[in-house]
Amino acid sequence: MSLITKRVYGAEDVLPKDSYKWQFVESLMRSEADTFGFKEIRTPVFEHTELFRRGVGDTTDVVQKEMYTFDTKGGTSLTLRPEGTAGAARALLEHAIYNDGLPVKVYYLVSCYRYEKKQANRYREFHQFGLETYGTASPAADAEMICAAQSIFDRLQIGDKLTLELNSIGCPKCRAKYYEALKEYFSQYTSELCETCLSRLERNPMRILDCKSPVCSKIAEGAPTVLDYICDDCREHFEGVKRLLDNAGVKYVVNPKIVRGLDYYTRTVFEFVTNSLGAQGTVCGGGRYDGLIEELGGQSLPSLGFALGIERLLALLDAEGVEIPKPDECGLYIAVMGDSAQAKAFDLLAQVRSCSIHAETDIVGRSLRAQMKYADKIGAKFSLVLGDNEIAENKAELKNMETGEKRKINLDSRFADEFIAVYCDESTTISF
RNA sequence: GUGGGUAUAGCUUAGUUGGUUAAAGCGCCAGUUUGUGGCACUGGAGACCGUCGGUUCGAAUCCGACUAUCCACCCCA
Repeated sequence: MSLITKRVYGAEDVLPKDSYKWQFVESLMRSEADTFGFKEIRTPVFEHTELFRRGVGDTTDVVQKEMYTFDTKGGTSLTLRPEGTAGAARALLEHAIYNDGLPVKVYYLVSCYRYEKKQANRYREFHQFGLETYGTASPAADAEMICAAQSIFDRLQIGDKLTLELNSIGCPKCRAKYYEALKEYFSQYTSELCETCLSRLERNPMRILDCKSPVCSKIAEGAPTVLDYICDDCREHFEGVKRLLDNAGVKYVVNPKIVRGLDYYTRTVFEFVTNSLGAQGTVCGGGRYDGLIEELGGQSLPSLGFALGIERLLALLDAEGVEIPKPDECGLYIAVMGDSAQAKAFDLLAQVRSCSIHAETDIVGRSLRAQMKYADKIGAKFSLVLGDNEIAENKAELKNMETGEKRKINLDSRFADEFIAVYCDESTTISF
């Protein structure tokens, strides 16, 4: 296949037959964010490269090898956003949104870009929905964040198909102590650990906990747990989050091995995971990042958020057999014979469409029979044949395509009213 | 970046030990006499058999390389 008819590696098209699924989950997530008091923020796809280096973290894989970075003609280094938080945080600082009153609660729905090998449910261009809360250190904010995510999954009927895994990785102070303990522990096994884990030993020993190699994970089983090392403040915070989730009836499992790959996380981290999506089981991930705003040059502003992968969410809905309601099919198809009929059809359609009903006529120039076949194919609920006779009489036969029943209908200004009366009476619409 | 699988029409596939114009189903388009869809029937469009090279009288079929794609490692949503 030639280059110009081939999409770029790792990018996906959303085809007309599927776009309603995206629209459905997008609008559901927006409305859920609204009910929790989050307002949308839209930021550019690209940012100064330095923002991500500082925000996401220089040592992360995302920054080190997955960014789409390029120079402008003026020589500025820009990067396509690999995630949504950094841009939102930048806008918060640039516009001093925190002066509008705390907390600041925003949501975003964006495309993100990471230069990775493509895999099932992992793409180079992917879409994230995320929530962010800035300016509160209270466990209540953590609980609200998690409840919002849970609520979205519940509304999509997959709330019980995902496992919420929860952990606290502490603040920088207690984490330093934990790192020391981990290094000490894993140093005993340097001859057995895999190559990548050996390199992780110095840089980020927590990652070893996450290694899928049987040898490493066996060794990791005996490793010290974060929760034994976090300080009293962090422990109290974590207990507070759990208490609130218990009260709210949100189920979770504490998994001390959850390690998030972005440097900005502190204290609470969580993931909603499934095992029905192959290797990429994390549908939603997030946590607290109390140091992020300060890292970007602002005042200290404790914050938190999560991001939800839309491709993965849709894949999960599909895997779990959740049916997304299809958009309304054609309500009325007008078959036409001749030029004056076509002109008349345009008038009638305008009346019906002004009532937000999907209505169509022939724009191909097909025979009557072919027009009827087409009406059937697109699932038209009613059809109408318009020819010289109908125009002369100013009346036509409205046909119910399901039952085949016909009834006379006026073609004057009463048309839309009469049609809608019949339409509402005879057609059934399914609601989710 | 490292492995493994796969590559025939828009989709799903058939193609016998290498042998003439590469099949089928679905889908698409048109038609089955004069103004009415679903069913059925008829016809049509649509494939340089992923690409390049090699073996051979002859390659969709055998060999090699490349490319694409899928899955996994890694990473993460």
